[in-house]
Amino acid sequence: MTSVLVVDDDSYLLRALRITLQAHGYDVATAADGRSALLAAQQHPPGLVILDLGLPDMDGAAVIRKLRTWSRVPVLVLSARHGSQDKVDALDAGADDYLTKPFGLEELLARLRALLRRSADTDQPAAIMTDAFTVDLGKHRVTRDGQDIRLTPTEWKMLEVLVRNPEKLVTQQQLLSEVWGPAYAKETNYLRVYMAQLRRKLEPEAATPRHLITEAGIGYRFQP
Amino acid sequence: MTSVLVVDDDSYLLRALRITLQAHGYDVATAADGRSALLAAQQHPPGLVILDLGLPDMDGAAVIRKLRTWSRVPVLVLSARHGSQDKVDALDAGADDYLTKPFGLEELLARLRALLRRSADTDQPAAIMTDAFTVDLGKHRVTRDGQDIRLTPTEWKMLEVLVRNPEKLVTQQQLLSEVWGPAYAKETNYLRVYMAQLRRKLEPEAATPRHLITEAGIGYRFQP
DNA sequence: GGGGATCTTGACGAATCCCTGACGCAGCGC
DNA sequence: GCGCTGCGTCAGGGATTCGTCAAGATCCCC
Repeated sequence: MTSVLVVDDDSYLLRALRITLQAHGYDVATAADGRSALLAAQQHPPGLVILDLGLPDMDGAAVIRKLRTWSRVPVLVLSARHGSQDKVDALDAGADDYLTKPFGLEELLARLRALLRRSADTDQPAAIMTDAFTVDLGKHRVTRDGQDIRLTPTEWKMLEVLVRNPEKLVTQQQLLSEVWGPAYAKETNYLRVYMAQLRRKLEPEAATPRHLITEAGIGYRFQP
Repeated sequence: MTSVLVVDDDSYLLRALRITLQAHGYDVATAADGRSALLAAQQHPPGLVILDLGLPDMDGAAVIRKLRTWSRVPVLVLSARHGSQDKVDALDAGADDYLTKPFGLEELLARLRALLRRSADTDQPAAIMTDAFTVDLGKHRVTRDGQDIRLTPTEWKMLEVLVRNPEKLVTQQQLLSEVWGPAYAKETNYLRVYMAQLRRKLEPEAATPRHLITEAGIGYRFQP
């Protein structure tokens, strides 16, 4: 879920944006002035910032410049001012888009999607690490001591399901139906065979697994 | 010098934009309809596209979608229409910004700078190098030991898809649908044939590839 | 229309992977 | 102690998949 930081001193607009954005599946944080906005962005780095220029404590462009000293998060500026110079200032300070009030919510959402699409190119999907091996879901790759580990398609699928649910218990039925299909829900044999292969390839001591843990009678669990 | 492709059927506006952009140090190419715009973008890939929606031959959103099938160049849309739906359509088709006429030149230039600044982050270096060969995506050229390597169109497309996703695993379906089209998702034969040709032309030892790596049962990976 | 490059298609060993059954072991209830 | 269940291990046969080659089919430029 993408997190959006909305910065505006108009509490009414703030609430309206929060509701709309949450309804569209975004995770929303808010701030009412420049100082708290910068603080919030630092403590919980958002995936995107919506920034009103008319803040009580700081100039909008100054907020952007401050933010840009350490973050490249996409910034969409809102403003009541139509003046061309305001737009130029904000954009050159580091903003990515500029929308003048009043604006349509549909347009705001579309511009948001465009910005996020762009930034998704650079954002690396985080790799999950343990002290023994690293799983990079984006690159579809597993490394151990810097060395690539060759996994067969089935091994990978199984590892993927487990890694996507870190620390959570994945039932045997869930694993079987996600890897082999719903029709194989009874073939718990498969799990034992492939789990053993995974452990041989990934665990330092396959006999005493520390990251690929079996919960007897129920399923398996991935421990980062 | 950044090159900008301006697409507009209004020859007056086209000339005005050309003069303004050139005065600001951009290298300008122009096109008057969708078909020639796509052709121009393919033959001389620009660093940015300014696209008027009101083209005589194609729907604007369609032009963007076509372009997006093989290019991620930033697209700034111009339009006389203020309707929110037009903006949403264009942005969701893959545009990065939308400006309604009449617009201030200063604002256009500022938005242009913002887009170029953003794309500078993602732009891959013009040439991707390995210790065996070099791929220049912009110039559409592959060299090895300083010598140009002749690739057939299909070979190039396949190499391009792989090189655009360095280190990432590209699935067979992804490769097939990007090179041959979605209807060919089953023809894994093609991949084997062309991958062999690529390796013969690019790998020092085609028998033990180090840069064009196959992941059995899943796909292929380019290793810089 | 001719000739060359390029793209499809089929076939073949070789390598790899998936499934299967058998066996031993540990934990548990009786 | 004994049977039962669930788990880990192993090895081999059958099925896929891969790399390779070569023969048409097709396209395109002259």
